[in-house]
Amino acid sequence: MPELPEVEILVRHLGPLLKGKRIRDVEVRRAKVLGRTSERELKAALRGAMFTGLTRRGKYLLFELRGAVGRKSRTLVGHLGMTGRMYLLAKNDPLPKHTAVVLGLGSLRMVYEDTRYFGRLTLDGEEIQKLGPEPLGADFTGEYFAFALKRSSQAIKIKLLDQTLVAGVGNIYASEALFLAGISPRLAANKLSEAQVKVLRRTIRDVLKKAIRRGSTLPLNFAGEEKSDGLFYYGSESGAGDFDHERLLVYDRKGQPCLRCKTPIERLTQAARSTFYCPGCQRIQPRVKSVDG
DNA sequence: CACCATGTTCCTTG
DNA sequence: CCAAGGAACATGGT
Repeated sequence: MPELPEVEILVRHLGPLLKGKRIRDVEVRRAKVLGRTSERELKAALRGAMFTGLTRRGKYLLFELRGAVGRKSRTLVGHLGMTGRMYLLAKNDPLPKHTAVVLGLGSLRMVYEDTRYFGRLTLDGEEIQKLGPEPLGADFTGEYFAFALKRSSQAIKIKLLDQTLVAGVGNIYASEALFLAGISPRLAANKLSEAQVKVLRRTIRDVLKKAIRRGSTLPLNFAGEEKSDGLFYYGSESGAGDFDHERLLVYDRKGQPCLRCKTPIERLTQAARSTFYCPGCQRIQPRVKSVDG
């Protein structure tokens, strides 16, 4: 369930539900997800603590806790990896197969499940320090973006996945933003024109905002029984018609006609990840004026 | 069996 | 030191 918009929606949903709840038990079923934090350390920090807030930084969840005894506050850091999910279940509901951690909250339990166990639930905030600016925040300025891109000859698609450059863009929205900007994913970061940098900054923000808006209106399932909750960039009760602006425009659409120019969407591999793009709309070299004959 | 998957880190090679 | 490429992590879907 990753990428910034999904995490943001989860924060908005889960935050109010957790606020004021006290952690009574901590069960660790897969210690790997604790990262550098030991199971003992986690339990000592969480038992008796109360949730006071939930925020997001990039793709990370920041659970704010106040210790049982006094004012000592702590931050529990979560990351969903590729397949992580977090939600509340009733105390006696069965736990899913790949449950990594369970926090007992009295009549409820907060479940962190993660099929592939790539995610994290930890007290170690080291990774947060390395993150670049929030793409929807005030620090992600055109000047910053231009400066950061100027220093690298890496393909722009790969740079967009660099969380130290900007925090929260993932493989899906990187492809989408580049398509909307009409920029080739292979273009070297330092070869983008000033105009392209501006457009790309805007399409990154637009695509993330739109996904958050969409996630806010979808009937997402946070309870866990079904599996229709995580990937809210898919599926839709779109309704209206001809052009579905809510859907993904290029991601996972290899071979299908570009919604703008009908050229078949292509897939390429960059940094061992799939990139989807339209070879008609996203060229490195500007289109040559066609001379008939 | 093959290949693919929303993420990130680590290792090797140049 | 840097960049690029690949493997690794672990499980499931097609």
